[in-house]
Amino acid sequence: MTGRSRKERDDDRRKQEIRRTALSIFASCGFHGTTMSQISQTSEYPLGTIYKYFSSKKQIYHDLVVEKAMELSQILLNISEQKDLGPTEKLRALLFASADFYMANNEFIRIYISERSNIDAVMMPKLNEKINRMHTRMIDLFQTIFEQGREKQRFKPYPPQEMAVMFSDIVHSASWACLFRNEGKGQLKQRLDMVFDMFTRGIFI
Amino acid sequence: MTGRSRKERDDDRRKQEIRRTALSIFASCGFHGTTMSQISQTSEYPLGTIYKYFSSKKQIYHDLVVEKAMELSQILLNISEQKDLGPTEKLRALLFASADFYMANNEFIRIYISERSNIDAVMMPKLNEKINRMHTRMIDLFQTIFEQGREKQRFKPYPPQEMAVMFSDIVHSASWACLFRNEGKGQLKQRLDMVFDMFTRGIFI
Amino acid sequence: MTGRSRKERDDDRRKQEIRRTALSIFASCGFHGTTMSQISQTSEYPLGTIYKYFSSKKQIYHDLVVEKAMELSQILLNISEQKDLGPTEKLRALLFASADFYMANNEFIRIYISERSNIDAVMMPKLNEKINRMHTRMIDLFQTIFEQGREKQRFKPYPPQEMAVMFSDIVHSASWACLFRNEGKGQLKQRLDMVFDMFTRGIFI
Amino acid sequence: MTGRSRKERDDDRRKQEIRRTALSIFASCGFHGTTMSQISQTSEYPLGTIYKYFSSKKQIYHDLVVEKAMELSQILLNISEQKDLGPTEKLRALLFASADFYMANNEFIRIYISERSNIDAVMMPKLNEKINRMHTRMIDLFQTIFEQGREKQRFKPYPPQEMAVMFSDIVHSASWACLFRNEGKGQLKQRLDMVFDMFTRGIFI
DNA sequence: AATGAATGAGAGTTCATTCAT
DNA sequence: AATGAATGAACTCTCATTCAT
Repeated sequence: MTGRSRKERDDDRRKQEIRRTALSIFASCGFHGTTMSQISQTSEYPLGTIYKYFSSKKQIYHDLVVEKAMELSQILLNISEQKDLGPTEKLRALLFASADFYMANNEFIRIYISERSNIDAVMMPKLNEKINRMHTRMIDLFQTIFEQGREKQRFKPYPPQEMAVMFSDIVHSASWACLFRNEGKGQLKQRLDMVFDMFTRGIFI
Repeated sequence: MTGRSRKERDDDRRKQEIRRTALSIFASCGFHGTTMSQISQTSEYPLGTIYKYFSSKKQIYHDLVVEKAMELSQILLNISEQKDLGPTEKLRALLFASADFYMANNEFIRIYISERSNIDAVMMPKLNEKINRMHTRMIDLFQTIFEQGREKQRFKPYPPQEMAVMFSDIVHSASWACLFRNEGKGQLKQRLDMVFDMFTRGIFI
Repeated sequence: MTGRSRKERDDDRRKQEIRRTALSIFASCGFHGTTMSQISQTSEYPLGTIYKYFSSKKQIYHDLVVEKAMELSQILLNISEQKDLGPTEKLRALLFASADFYMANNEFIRIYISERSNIDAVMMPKLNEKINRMHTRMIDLFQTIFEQGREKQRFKPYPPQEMAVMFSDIVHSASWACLFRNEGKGQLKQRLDMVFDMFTRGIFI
Repeated sequence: MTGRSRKERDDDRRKQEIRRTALSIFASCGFHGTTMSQISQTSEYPLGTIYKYFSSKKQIYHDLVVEKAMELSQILLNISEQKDLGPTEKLRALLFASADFYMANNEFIRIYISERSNIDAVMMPKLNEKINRMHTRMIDLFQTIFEQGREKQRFKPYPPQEMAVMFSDIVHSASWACLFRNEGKGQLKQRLDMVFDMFTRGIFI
């Protein structure tokens, strides 16, 4: 029992395919450097078909960014809700999961970073607001874990929010570094372990 | 005798003024949301004059980003060359100087972050390459300091480059956070002290 | 024996239904503001079916305008052929019948007026020609009556064609005025009586 | 002393030229059948120049219709304010002036009639409203004259507004008939005299 | 030399019509 | 035979750049 008709599945597959193509072009050319015609040609879907699934170029971009961001959010939320992990293990898991996600969606991270700079906020205010809200939620999630760690006397008494913000950017930083150097799986694990260690233990002797 | 004619000095002043105006518009509207006509009207320089100093819109953007990045580079380089500072003091000074610079050039940081995502690499390959090269140089500079710290047994034996990358992103992170919250001078200092502490001492008890 | 199969009757009914729906949409949105998809959805006939009956959007419009114009023509022709009416009675009957028709087909009159302006002559030359021909026939019909009236010494010796043209426009004028003011049946009769009086007796004392 | 710079005069001349070209194309192809590219090619002004003077295709159309309608309004208003004319003379003058105007602006009348059918009211609500308002004002103007005629016992006691509406449509009718038949000046005068006579004295003996 | 009006290529989007199912 | 998803030509409008003045 599929629960959905063939048509619905086809539509989803097509939408997904268009989004994927668009993501890849947006990531390398930017929003403005990408033309609908490019997306049409590369995806091999005619313009009219693309406009059947998305009401505008902005809409594709919006959809695509929000979809990926939601996916990542969900992954991180799941980890943070695991009862059997202590704060430290959770943080480590969050770092690894984020990096994995970015590696698997390497095109998305460029867009995400670009969006986080708020530079097109005027042009796509809704998307910008959404991205900022999601980022805030992610920070809140981290913050909760840092609060738990403090209560359990595992973390130093820095303000949990500051730790959360810093952690969030370190996650980005590490993932970006991995991406940029085109490193393999093994190196990734090693690097992330080290980064986590640096962050938690500091660099002073 | 200045070594430059009045004309040359005038030209430089004008170029500078145009760049400043452009920066401010680029920062709030993005590269594509900014029109040459806007720059002309806001700067009160006629279009023809702007095209006398810059060969294209991209050129202004390029110039402007490179100029600011150079300025920051120079500041950081100066600090790193101060003989009377130990590695820890240097790092602290670099963090404070960077944050100061970003606060003073708050419009630039959005563009810089956006550029660092490589998202317009196809559109402005030269700029992108330049930015990446400058970033690498900055990392190298940090790396040297971390190497000194390690030699002096001040820092743990993490690979200096990893520390440099992480430090660089923490600098951005902290500056961005300050900007985003619109904090005052006093709060800035406090936050940076704490961030530096977190980075150097880690969050584990 | 009907002379037509069930299929033929079905086809006619469907065509009629589509035309009716289309008329209503064309009248409120104009030819260009109306989409085939709108007609399909409102009429609840699939696009393919509509294209089975009509070769194009223009064709529907053409058909529809011609059909209504023919209907009106027929009504006016019937009146003009009634042997028991004198010229004056005929004119009065024509005025009332026209107004009734326009009231009953209020959507059509907008289109008819618009077509009479010849403004889409380039776009739909055949329709335009047809409408003009039908209008000419109507004028001829009126003209005959005015000729009869002149022969019987009822009307002043103005050129019958001029009277016909004027009468035709007065008919439109009166109908349009009724429509525009959204008047009821009673007011309609009253107004038409007065208009007829004005036309026949003039406004001078 | 011209009161205006050469630039201003040039701008006006150009705007006027574009309007003229547009009017001619709109009149033969209708609003939707006309493309900006056509206007550009026919007027020999590049697209960009046209968009310098008019913000959109709708705007050209709007401008053009309103300009001409205002012109006509003004002419009719001037006549109606002439102190030395009695009501009858005024009506006659109005008829002749309108016909003259329509003959001189034969392209405009098609558009005007088309607009009066309200068929694109949804698409250009502002224009439609404006046209209706101007028409109402014109009717009011006529009405005042009919009221004067009644007071002076020159006209029969029909409701002045009804006379005004009828007169207005007769003016159109006569002008249109002249245009349609491509008649010369002499024939025009003759026809208008007769039409005026028919309207004022009626056709009954 | 300085100006800013003029230019037109190229963008996003729509919808009449077709034709595979 | 009946359907309505798929198609892409053609539309309006923008703005970086040029070049006559």
